[in-house]
Amino acid sequence: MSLFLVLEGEVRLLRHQNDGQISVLQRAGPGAVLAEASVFAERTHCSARTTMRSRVGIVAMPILRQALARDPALALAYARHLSVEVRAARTRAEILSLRGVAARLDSWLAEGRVLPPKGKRIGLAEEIGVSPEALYREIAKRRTKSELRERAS
Amino acid sequence: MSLFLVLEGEVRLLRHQNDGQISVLQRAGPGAVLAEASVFAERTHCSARTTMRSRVGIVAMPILRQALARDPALALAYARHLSVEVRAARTRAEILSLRGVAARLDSWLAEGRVLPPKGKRIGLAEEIGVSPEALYREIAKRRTKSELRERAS
DNA sequence: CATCGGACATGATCGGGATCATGTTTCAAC
DNA sequence: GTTGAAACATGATCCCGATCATGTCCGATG
Repeated sequence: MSLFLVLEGEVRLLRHQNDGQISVLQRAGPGAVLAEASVFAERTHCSARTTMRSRVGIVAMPILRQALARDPALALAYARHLSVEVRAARTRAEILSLRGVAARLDSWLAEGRVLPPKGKRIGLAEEIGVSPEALYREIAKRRTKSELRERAS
Repeated sequence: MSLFLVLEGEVRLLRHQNDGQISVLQRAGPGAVLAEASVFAERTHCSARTTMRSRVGIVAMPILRQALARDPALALAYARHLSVEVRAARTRAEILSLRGVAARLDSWLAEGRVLPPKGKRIGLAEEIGVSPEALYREIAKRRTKSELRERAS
């Protein structure tokens, strides 16, 4: 049981359903922390997996727990970090509970985020829980719409 | 800006999209804490709303922040709480990213949870992001299946 | 440059679930 | 017991998005 710091690449936290299904609990990109939520857990049934060549830092849980108990400032900083993660996860759940690709994309963009460049859109499709094709179509729809608006000017 | 402790009833944390859409960020039942994720945020664009008669405790954010900075044990406990919330939110997002009512219900039940009694199923439908009708049908399907299994014995 | 793989793009088809409609059960309040 | 509201239940319809298929574009590699 360890904590992982993703330095380069991408690592995913996976859960193995007892029926064999695997699902993604967390995707951690560069600078992100993986499995923070497991620091206080005694047992976990999760595993991690890289999706590309990656560099990661590893911190053993017991050491981290000691450090948290000893260093109040660290504990506070850690709580702040978890706070951010809670918000992020809730926001994602909120988006996933919307119906329709358009609504999900809107909601995703409403976080002040920008449409990823070509090459990174499949990741977005996964994040908002739609098929890549559906996302491409929605983007194409918006492209033509904004072109129509331009023409009108 | 305050933290709410739900003693009775249910309170929901809502987000107001700038296009007028409202979505649920968190549903807090008895014993739960509402808006923990906002403790470290300077600004939030969320509001809370009760869905039934409720009793809630209120803690002003500045006071909580002071207490967290002063009391290391509290900070640690708070981190532990946030840890649980992160896991819960991620699990929900994971469920919502599954396709099909059956898969979502399976996944929800796989957490060691039990099908709620009649009267509480609409809440479950909301949580796993399906219409009540779809959930009723899925439950009915399983009922008939288990009846068939019984008859065979 | 040729090749090759992966993402982008778009058409065609199909199914699952949202939605509407209608009826039944349940339970609380009077 | 009666009434009324909300949840449970199930049928019918329809639409959106998953999926399959096909093709183009682009960047990396030899």
